[in-house]
This record gives sequence, structure tokens and C-alpha cells, in this order.
Amino acid sequence: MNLFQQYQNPSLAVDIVVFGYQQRTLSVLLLNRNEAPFKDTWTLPGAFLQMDERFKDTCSRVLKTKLGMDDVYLEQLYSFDDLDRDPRGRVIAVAHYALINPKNVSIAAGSMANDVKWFDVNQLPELGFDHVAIFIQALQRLRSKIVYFPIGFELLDEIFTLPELHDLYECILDTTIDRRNFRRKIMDAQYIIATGKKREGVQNRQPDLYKFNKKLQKDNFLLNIQ
Amino acid sequence: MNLFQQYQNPSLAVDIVVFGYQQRTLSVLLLNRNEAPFKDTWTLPGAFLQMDERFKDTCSRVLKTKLGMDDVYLEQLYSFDDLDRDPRGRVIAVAHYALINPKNVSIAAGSMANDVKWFDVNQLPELGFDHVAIFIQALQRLRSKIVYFPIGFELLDEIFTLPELHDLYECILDTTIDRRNFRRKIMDAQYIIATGKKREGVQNRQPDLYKFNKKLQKDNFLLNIQ
DNA sequence: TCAAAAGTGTTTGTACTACACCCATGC
DNA sequence: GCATGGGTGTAGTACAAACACTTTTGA
Repeated sequence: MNLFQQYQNPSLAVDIVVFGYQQRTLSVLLLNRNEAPFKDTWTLPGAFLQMDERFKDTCSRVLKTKLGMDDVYLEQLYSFDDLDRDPRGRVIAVAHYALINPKNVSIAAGSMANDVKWFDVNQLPELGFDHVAIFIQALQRLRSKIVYFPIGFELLDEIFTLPELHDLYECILDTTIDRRNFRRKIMDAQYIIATGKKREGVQNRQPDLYKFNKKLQKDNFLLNIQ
Repeated sequence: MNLFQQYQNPSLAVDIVVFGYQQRTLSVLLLNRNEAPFKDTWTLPGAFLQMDERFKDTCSRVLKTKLGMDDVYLEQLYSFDDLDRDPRGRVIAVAHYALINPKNVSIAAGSMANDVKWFDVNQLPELGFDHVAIFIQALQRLRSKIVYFPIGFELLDEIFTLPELHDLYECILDTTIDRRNFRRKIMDAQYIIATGKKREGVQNRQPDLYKFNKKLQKDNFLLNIQ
């Protein structure tokens, strides 16, 4: 036997905090488990790592299976290693968060879940395992990241209005941001590009439509919201 | 057999980027391996996780064994999961970084190493495994963290002068920082407390001695260096 | 013509930058 | 007394915050 294999190893899993933005609300996708442990309890989606997988592969597998979603913005967050975080034994979770546009996915409870649902981040149910801690850290990371890196687009449609982007930032940061200053900062940073079109079929004045500036210098970018 | 254990699991290790500051230089501690793989090559210190250990326990064990050091500032960085990052098999590394004051430790090559040495971060030798990537990320993290969180003290003596703190920041950030503006920012932030004493036995004017303000509000702290 | 939301510009204040002089100590 | 590094203060500038009016659309 290889010296290398005489060690017993913890199980390795990924857990994913999937953020979505819809109806002017930041939401998280949760699964209601239909198996012990934490049967009938809401948890983050996750899966065990297979030997030939990298973390992102495992995440993609989960997102594909449970959300029918490819090509998702995904970032590694932190690894959680409490000795008793999983009643089944020693499991280490490498937490990730994902940003998706709920419009582009059709969620379906798989064989492992009673139900899959979006929850407003401000109205979460009780969560199983240590998933509250993971969620809190994910939200913190999203909040700190969105002011120095253009990731907001991952949550919006390809084409969007400036008031929509503004509302997204207010939702995520949970503050009010001055409309006019926000607009100036976004425009100065060349964050977005005018399409020359306007959104039609709205109640009031038709807002301009923009798209993300993909040539944006992503490093050295700072939004500096109030 | 438990369904749970039918999966094969990768090995889990921690690797630690140990930063030290001495002779006006930011350094990293490296081990020269005396065993394959990467025999006679410099690498970061690390160890395999034992089943009853948390990451920090494993790190402490390494730091204690190889540095005779307890009570070190330690932070989890990122988990590295390349399939072939270790020629012995599938090993996932949970990278950490540590900040220590080299004065307080006596490094000694253990049975696993030919040698243990400090290297200027700007003059690293070739590193084994994927340790260059880990190092780069650690340095980035240190640089971004030091401007919004008071961790510089971990690298200095209990009592230090403002020019010393200033030089530390210049070393870590690899820039020049205006002396007078730096002083004002540090003082305004109530970052440090005057001891009323001066350093003696120096060539020129005796600089004031300070200590860290432990009551500092660590959240909501921003230094904003140029 | 009115209500509701979108677009635009100006003033004010604060905080960062840049910069120069005096002070203490050892040789 | 001179060289070297340490301590202090100020003026200018740039950017963020605060704020009000006009425009467009549907009802």
C-alpha cells in the first residue's frame, strides 16, 4: 500500500449559494430535502466531489441537473470544516456562489428534493447543516465584490435599463443610492453601452436600454457607492 | 457499508504561505524537500489533514513543528484542486497564509526538509507543486487586506515606530507612500496609541514608540493609501 | 392635463494629494 | 555644526454627496 493512501480522508462536497434577481428582489435557491439528514428541511444545493472532478465540475453538474443551466457565473467562496457539520460523518464543504438570471432557468425538484424554491434573502426559512453560515458569507462576498467588479450583469437580462441596474444595486447592498450619482458613476466607468433603443410598453417615460460593456477593464475598477 | 463511504475521496492537505517582515523586507518561509516528489526543490510548508483535525489545527501543527510557533495570525485563502497538482495522486490543498514576526520564532529543518529559509518575496526560487499560484494569491490577499483591516501588527514587534509601520506598508504594497499623509491617516483612524516613549540608540532623532490600538473598531476601517 | 417615472446638471463640502520647514540626535 | 532621519502643518484640487427641474409616456 502506498504510504499516501494509509490516511483516511474526509468526504468532500460542494455547496452552492445560487443568487437570482427577480421582481426587484434578490433571492436564493433552496432545496427541501426528502432524505435524512435534515429531511423536510431547506438546504443549499450541493453534491459530493467525484475523484475525477474539479470543484467547478461538481458545481456545474449540480447546476445542470437541478437547474438545467449551463454557463453560470461561479466563484469559490470558502471551505467549511466543522467536525460535526454533517451528522453522517466528516464532510468538508467547499462553498461556492453562483449568479444566474432566473428567467433563463427552469428549476425542477430532482429525486433528492421535495421541492426547489426561490427565497427572498431577507426571508429565509431555517436551513439545515451549517448552511446559514455559508449563506451569510456568500451574501457578504457578493456585496463587497459588486462594488469593485462588474458582476451585476450576470443577474440581469442581456439588455436592461439603468433604473433596473440601480434597483439591483440597492437590493444587493440593502441601501438607497442616489439615482443621479449612480448614473454618473456607471457612465463614467464605461460600465454600460447605450443601445439607442428604449423599453416600450411601460406606464411612463420609456427608459433607455443598455448592454454591458464587455471590453471594460475589469481590473482597476471601483464603483464607490456612497 | 454506509452509502456514505462508498465514494473514494481525494486527499486533503493544507499549504501555508508564511509571511514575515525583517530587515525592511517582506519574506516568505520555504522548505527544501528531501523526499520525492520535488526532492531538493523549495515548497511551501504543508501537511495532510487528519480526520479529527480542522484546517486551523493542521496549520497549527505545521507551524508548531516547523517553527516552534503558537498563536499565529492565520487565514484561509482558497482551495486548489487541479487534478494533477500532486504527482502522488489526487490531493486538494486548502491554502492558508500566516503572518508572523520572525524574531519570535526559531525555524529548524525537520525530518522532512533539507533546509528551511526565508526568501524575499521579490526573489523567490522555483517552487514545487502549484505553489507559485498559491503564493501569488496569498500576496494579493495580503495586499488587499492590509488596507482595510489592521493586520500589519502581526508582523511587527509589540512596540514599534511610525516609520517602521510606514516602511512595512511600502514593502507589502510595493509602492512609495507619502510619509506625512500616511501618518495622518494612521492617526485619524486611531490605528495606534502613543506610548510616550522614544526609541533610543538610533543614529538620528529618536522616533516615538507606539503600540497597536486593540480597541480599534476593526470593521468599517479603511486606510485608503494613495 | 395629470401622475409617475426617467433623464440631466450644478453647487457644496470633504478628503486626499502634494509639498516645505523645523527638530533632535550622533558623529 | 552638519548630515540624517523624524515630526508637523497648509494650500490646492478632485471627487463624491446633496439636491431640483425638465421630459416623456399612459391613462
